[in-house]
Amino acid sequence: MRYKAGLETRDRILEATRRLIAEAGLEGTTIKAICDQAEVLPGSFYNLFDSKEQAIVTVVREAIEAVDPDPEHLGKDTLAALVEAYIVFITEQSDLAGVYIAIAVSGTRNNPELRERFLRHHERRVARFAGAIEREHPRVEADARSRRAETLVSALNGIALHRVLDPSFDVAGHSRALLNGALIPL
Amino acid sequence: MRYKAGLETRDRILEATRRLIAEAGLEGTTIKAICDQAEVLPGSFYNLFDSKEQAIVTVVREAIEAVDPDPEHLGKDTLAALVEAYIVFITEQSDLAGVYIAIAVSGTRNNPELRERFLRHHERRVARFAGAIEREHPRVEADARSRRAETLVSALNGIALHRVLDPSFDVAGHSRALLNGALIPL
DNA sequence: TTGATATTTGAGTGATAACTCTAATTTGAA
DNA sequence: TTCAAATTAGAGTTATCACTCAAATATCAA
Repeated sequence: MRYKAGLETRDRILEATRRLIAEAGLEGTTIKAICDQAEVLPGSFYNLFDSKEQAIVTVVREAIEAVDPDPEHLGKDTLAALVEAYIVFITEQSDLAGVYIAIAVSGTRNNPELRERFLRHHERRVARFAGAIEREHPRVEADARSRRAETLVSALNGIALHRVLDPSFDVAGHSRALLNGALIPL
Repeated sequence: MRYKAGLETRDRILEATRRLIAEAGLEGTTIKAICDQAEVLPGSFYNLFDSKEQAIVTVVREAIEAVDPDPEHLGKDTLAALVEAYIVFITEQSDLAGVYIAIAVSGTRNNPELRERFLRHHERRVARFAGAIEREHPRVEADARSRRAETLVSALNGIALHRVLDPSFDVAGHSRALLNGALIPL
């Protein structure tokens, strides 16, 4: 992969893989489907990737990184900014968001490496949320911060999950609602 | 399927299907895997089911029904009771819960019938939650009730989703936290 | 322009998917 | 006990899966 043509082919393959996982799930992501979508023959695919797995892992890594953007800002986020970043991710990078959810559910079951990667990511993510809570509410105990962060991150993922089923689902509204206490006892 | 033997075989097949979808996802749920698990040969499987699809849909229907138990109690639930019922479902019927989440994400993408079924179920479920809110807080507007119910149901699904990844996840605690306002601005 | 190497072509491999079929066996109502 | 029908056995079919390979072609540094 030292010529321009190879890089372009690689990009087309990854784009196709992204789209396919998001739209058809891991089940529907076959070599044939990827190659058709990318307008590439199997030989070219295997010239650039060792296996289907490798292409999938590459895309999954992208997705995981995209969920937590702006890493140099770590340690300075507000909770609201983290939720807004998540809303942007879900609504504006919907292919990667689809990959993220597909992997969270089905991808980690038969693939220990993917599972580990995802769980590590989740922990980092919860810690980042907990950090924001700490900065905004320093008097809350560390335990409570973590638990609250964990509840929030899981709940946000639930909202993303529902968008997979119903693309018209108001991700932004429901996400902000969570943050703004829409679930407080009335 | 008029002899006892046939009924027992059918049960074993459905149990195997349930376990497989929950543990290995739809991808891992092959005829061979089902037959091995159920100790049945393909000929027997196809004597009792028209297709693999049929066995899966049967199990999915079970799962969807199990999420909303006690239907004759509809119209009398409290929000807390609905959340507790959901906690019981996730923690005590974990195979069906696994089926539920697997289908919510991957099952509905290539199967319009399953998708419709799931979305109808989701609507009923949101309406049931909204009904409970109405009874407990009659002065909240209908719109707000629905939105709140929708946020809550999605958030609860997010918690269930995370349990698929991490079986030690405290589903009960986080679910109750949602209900009790753990996410209110501090 | 040359030529070593990257890339593409596309038929082909073995494994496994869902599913079928016929013959053998088991069941239980009469 | 009999026997028609239900069930099981298990090899076989067709399609598709991930992946390979040798030959043809395109690329770009020198």
